[in-house]
Amino acid sequence: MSLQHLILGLLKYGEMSGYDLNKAFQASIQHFWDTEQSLIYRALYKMTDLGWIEYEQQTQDGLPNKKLYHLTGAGREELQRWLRTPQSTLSFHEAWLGQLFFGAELSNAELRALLEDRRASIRRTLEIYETEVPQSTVAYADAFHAPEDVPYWLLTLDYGIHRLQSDLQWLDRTLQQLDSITGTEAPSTPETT
Amino acid sequence: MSLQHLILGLLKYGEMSGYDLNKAFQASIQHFWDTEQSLIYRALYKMTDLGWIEYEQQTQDGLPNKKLYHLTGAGREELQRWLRTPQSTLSFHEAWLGQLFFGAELSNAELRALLEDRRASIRRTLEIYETEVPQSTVAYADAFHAPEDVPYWLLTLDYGIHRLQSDLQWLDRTLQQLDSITGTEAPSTPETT
DNA sequence: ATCATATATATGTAATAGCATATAGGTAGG
DNA sequence: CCTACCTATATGCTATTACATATATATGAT
Repeated sequence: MSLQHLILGLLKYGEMSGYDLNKAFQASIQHFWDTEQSLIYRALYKMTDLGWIEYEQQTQDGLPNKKLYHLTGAGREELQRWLRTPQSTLSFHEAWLGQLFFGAELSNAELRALLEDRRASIRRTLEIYETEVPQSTVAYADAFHAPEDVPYWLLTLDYGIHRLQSDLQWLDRTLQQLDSITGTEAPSTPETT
Repeated sequence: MSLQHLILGLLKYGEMSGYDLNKAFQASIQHFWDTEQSLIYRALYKMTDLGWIEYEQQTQDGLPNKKLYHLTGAGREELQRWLRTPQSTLSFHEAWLGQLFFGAELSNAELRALLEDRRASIRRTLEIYETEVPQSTVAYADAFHAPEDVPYWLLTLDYGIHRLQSDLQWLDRTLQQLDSITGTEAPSTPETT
């Protein structure tokens, strides 16, 4: 549903090939919506079917030919419609929480490793969000001649960073409390907040 | 992938029907992994195929017959294996961030509405997480005779609450800064409704 | 009487996602 | 010369998710 709309949004900046779109996702969208090259191409076919986009074949010498996609009127309308449609999905599907849920099956050390691995992974991602992503985002805004959109692009990144920091905070706190949770000494104290 | 493993985890507490499992998801798992009744049944067929679970048909009078599923040795092993396997997916797919990303297309008021609706929605969810969910979680732990797992169940809930609070914080801050982001002086505003 | 809700399982269809792999010429570096 | 990577598109297959709907009996409420 939304991959198609993100593509509509990018095509607003001008005609692009599937290859270009994939690059754009990697540079400035991947931090909140990761996707695959193959999904982008299939989305493009679908969107062409729907009449949201059209393409012109461009022959190149020395390089493979490419299809340059651009928005149709219907595509522009669909983008505007979607931008004003409340999105649902507060749901998250995070498998590591499932592991935590059944944490009684794991030893204290295994649980600690689970949380510490996750913490390390988040720290690596945060490092990238704070250094590389802002750069590639701004570079892409330049390439698109869309300086007025930079604040919004950075805002989604700011959200991502805020969330990662919040996760780190929770992990730090939980790791500190872990021994009392796994009951290194005394169990059975159910709590209701 | 993980829905099946969450079912394995629940069956650890004893034999259950698809109907029971669905109830259990609603009571204590939905806050971090939402699913559908139809998905649970199809997962059960798949898991039976894989040899992770088996069932006994139980005839009831007055009520529909049911299949009581229980873990096999292979199922137990698979659960233990999965619990110790690092889970990837730091990715999130949140459509509202896509709307924010292309926020230059929206008016200040529309953007504000987008963020405020989301804030209201999160507040409602938080309210449920803080009142109903702990109760149904503890009630289910009782029904499963698994008091030692309660701390872990509440831990995943604590994570959910922490995340929602972090989101609220970010939304509050961003709503305050919104005017300076959208540039209230408004230079060129192309509009097509 | 009728209507909603609870118990219980099952299927149909479509959308979305994930992952691998095929093709094929061009360029840059060792 | 060989290897690796860049440009560029495409398909196969599977898994997962979503949403709707069908069936059948029992109980409690209006």
